[in-house]
Amino acid sequence: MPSAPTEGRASPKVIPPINALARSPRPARAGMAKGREPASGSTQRIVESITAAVIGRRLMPGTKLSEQKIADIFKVSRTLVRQALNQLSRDRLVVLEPARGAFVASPSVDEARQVFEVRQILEAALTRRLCAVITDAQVAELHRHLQAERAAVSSADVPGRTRLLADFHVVLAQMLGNDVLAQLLGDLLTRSSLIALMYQSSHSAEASLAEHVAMVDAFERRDVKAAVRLTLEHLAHVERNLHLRAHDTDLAHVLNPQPK
Amino acid sequence: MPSAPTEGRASPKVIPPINALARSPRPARAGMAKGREPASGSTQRIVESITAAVIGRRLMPGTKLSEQKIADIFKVSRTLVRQALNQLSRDRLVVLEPARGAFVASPSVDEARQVFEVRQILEAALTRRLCAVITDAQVAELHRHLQAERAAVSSADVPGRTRLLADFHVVLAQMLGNDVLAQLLGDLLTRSSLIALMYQSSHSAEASLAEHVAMVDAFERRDVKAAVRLTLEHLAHVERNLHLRAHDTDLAHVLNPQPK
DNA sequence: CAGAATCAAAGTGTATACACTGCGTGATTC
DNA sequence: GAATCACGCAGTGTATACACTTTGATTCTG
Repeated sequence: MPSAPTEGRASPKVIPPINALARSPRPARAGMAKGREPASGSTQRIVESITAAVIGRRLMPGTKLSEQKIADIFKVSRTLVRQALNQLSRDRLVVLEPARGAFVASPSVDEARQVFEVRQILEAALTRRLCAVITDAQVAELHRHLQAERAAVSSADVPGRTRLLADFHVVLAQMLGNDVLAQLLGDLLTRSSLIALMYQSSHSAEASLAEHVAMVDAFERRDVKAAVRLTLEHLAHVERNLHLRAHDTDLAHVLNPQPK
Repeated sequence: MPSAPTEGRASPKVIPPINALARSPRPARAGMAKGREPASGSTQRIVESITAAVIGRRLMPGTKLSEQKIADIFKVSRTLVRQALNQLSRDRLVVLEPARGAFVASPSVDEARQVFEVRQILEAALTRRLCAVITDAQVAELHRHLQAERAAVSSADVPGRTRLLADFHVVLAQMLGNDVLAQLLGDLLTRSSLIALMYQSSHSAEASLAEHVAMVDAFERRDVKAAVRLTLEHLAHVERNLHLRAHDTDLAHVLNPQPK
């Protein structure tokens, strides 16, 4: 198997020590892990490719994901593609319609609101707890992450900066040392990315970056109240800048363009 | 049948036969009415059976889940079994070791603590928010749920009462109208059940029920502070009554005391 | 006799084949 | 001529077949 373990993810520019997402494919047993992960590595590759394509706006919501086509593209059988689609459906990035096929998910307005509500809950608590235990070294790491974000925001690499801006939140979770929380938040952030592109978020990357900077500042001062407030404000800003209106899925509205 | 009567192999530990889950307590009933997901119903049936078997203590952590045996039991091919095992692995109820097979998960002490920490975060916020919007009808529904819990606690139906006691928390989430939160909490509760049985929870069902009653009381009085306090105390009690120490059946962690 | 290499059995990982369902197209009937 | 039914195509759902990895036992060697 010539499957490259380094994965052909295109990140030609800054490659910070930040991990991609809080998604370890395998906890890795003791010892024997030595750059070898042929098992389900192909499936994982497909999952990550489709995920990247979705949040990179190359696959729009509603797009049909034909098993055979994907299988041909990745040069594998439908078996692995089905595994990948099942996994993606579990992550709510894809919806599986019985006997009809897989489609890129189209999160409803309600779902969007719910995702952000849960993020508010989790991230407020995360900020509160992290502020009490964060070390100077971790603050320094956050500064490095902000530096990477600045570089990404300057560039025109939209998918890259989206991912990096989202990673900021996952990094916070990982600093708390709670992998369960980090995983949960990672999933929610992926869904948030899909929601953001679907509802044409107008929240600029610069604004997000500025708010991240303010948050790190609060962390550095160990100002719990300010950190929590900034966290909630940041999420509120992001959500408010979504155009949370009934989307094209409202058939009556689309087919009846004339106002009542 | 000529191949391996299962007893012939080395069985170092007490491993209950997989046949225990041959009969599922609930053979595919709900869900059909809505006509929502008749497809992959077989896979879902397997998932639910194994889930019920795990939290029902018929399948202990570390038990190997052989694909072919499960396939024979459910009279399906390995394909569907693999789908089910994949799904269960995403729910962290089973772990998939590459080229070795699937095993019932053995949550570590750290993972247990993390799960409970996230539950504290989510459920405290849930209680706080629900207290502000709960209706009298919903309070009445909670009372009905408590009644069902009382009946279950009285009976000797351990799996049933475990499920019902956990359902209490999911019902709260559903009352908030946030399906995303409800789903997340549901997953965490399933993991909590596995953790509870693995670490020999000594928290009696009666105590949980009593604490649920107190919580509903606070909800009825719309006493936010008391409700949140009771929620956190409830979770703390449950966690404190776990025997969170390295388990004997745990993997080489005992033999490899050095972390990392 | 102990230890290491080898081989066979069992089981997982992937691919392929087959069956069935939904959907579009075209022919038949009223 | 329009509606309905029949048929065929495309694609998913499931089963089976095959290859490779792991593992336990046997045998060969020091």
